[in-house]
Amino acid sequence: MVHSAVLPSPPTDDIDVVDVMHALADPTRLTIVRQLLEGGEQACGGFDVRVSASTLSHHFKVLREAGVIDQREQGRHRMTSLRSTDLETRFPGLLTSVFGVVHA
Amino acid sequence: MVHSAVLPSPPTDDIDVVDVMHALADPTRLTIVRQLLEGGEQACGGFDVRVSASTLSHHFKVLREAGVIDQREQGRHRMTSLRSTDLETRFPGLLTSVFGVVHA
DNA sequence: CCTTCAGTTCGAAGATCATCTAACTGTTCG
DNA sequence: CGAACAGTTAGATGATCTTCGAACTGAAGG
Repeated sequence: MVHSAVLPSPPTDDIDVVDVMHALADPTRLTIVRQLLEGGEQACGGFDVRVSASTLSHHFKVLREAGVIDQREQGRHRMTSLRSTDLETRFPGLLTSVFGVVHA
Repeated sequence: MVHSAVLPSPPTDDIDVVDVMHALADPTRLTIVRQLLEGGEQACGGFDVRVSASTLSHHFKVLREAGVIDQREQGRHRMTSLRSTDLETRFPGLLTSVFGVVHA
């Protein structure tokens, strides 16, 4: 059975501004998002952050439940990507203003 | 003595993204900023929020120290204003994307 | 099959946070 | 002066957050 189970993340219209602000109010999570902006989809191990695996997993959950990232299973890896388009729809220009880069 | 003591708030270039995100990651503070965007400078008592005066004071401190608002003493009142221009300089488009309004 | 690997879940510890009441400071006005 | 007013500060409380190590799950590979 090929299950491409998408982990729970809110639909675009339900992305809440408080949740997004909270998700971005942490240096580690900000680093994660910045690396996703620069490098695109990555596996958990591909991030250059100095926290334990369990802490990193916690941060992914916060970002995912806020609607900032998406995660999909792929074999032994869990691929993480930024919901750039959805964020651009819900809060146009947010990524650009916060990270100083143009949304890809 | 006419003291127009400006309460401590960081210079524009030192406004930190984590502090700003954290400042905006609270419903009450978000309401405060929204009301400042709509109504301009206001005294503390002019805000329509359902928290005690001391809690409101706490939220102003968080917003001020993050660089989101400015406060100046005027007689018996403390006037609060949004640092729209500084925020626009530091994070262009942020207010617009978060609040869905054009920066005045 | 059994080991390794990628990542999560489960407590737990310590820090930070939002909120309140009570007491305080400083200003205005009668 | 003395009372009323605007807002802050202090201290406490309960909730939430970040972090970790240890144990777990599920997939890949020898």
